[in-house]
Amino acid sequence: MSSQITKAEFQVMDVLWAESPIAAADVAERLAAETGWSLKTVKTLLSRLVEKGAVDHEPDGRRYLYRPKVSRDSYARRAAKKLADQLFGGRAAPLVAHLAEGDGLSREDLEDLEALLMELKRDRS
Amino acid sequence: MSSQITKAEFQVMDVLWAESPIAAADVAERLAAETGWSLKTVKTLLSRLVEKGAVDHEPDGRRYLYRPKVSRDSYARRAAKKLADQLFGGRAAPLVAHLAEGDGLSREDLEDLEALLMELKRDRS
DNA sequence: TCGTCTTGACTACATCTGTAGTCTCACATA
DNA sequence: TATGTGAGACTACAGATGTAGTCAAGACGA
Repeated sequence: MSSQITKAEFQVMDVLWAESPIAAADVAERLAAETGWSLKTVKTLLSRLVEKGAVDHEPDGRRYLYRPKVSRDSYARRAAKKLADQLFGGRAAPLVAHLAEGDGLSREDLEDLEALLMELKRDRS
Repeated sequence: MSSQITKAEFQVMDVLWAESPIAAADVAERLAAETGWSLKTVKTLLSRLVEKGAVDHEPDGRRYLYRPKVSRDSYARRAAKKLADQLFGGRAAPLVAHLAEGDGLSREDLEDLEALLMELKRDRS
């Protein structure tokens, strides 16, 4: 159901996706260098994520351990689809084309894409 | 230098990208069916877009005509790059892979992508 | 046992967004 | 000439978001 995950919340999710279950204090520690957020801020964001149903928390003594309920993959898939829908009428090719024009694609990317395409064609045929 | 364009503002931009220069009343008319927004709402959104530097306005009698300053293409490119950076470490292949998994790619998409890849490889070599 | 530390719960507050409303003024018109 | 109309300017206001602060209670060392 999920109201949108915001930018700040996403950074918290990224920590949870890397390591979980994890306590609020540890999340804050992981984010401190990058964001400068206080523990309070991180706790607020975690609470909001729990409210939104994106994160679960289980008691561990007198604190909570947090764990993502949404996988990074499924979040990524939804986000990619949304972008493609909004900007390119749902078509992936123009999206890739745009990445390419902006020098967003390395030679390695191209090779990966080629391999991926062959695989997809095999699967669909 | 562009604070972000929001969802509502994006819908206004989409009208400007389709037709410009255009007066506020005409933008509102194009959006009315889809959104139900009042003229007031559309004018507010246009003003905010002007403030944000995403749209220019030139006087036309005692009204303004609005025109996008950012092209749809460059906006799309930035958005695609941002998504790729944020979710896939800047790599395009996983992004496409995710679209594919979610049934976001039709056979036609695959063919387009293949053609695009060949073109890109030629250009880079 | 007593302060201290840490934790979650609740509260705060400025800004941004979505969605309008009011004010003022030039112009057309009676 | 008085007035209604439509345009932009300015204002409003609730909900979301970013970023904390305060409070009460359990754990724990002195």
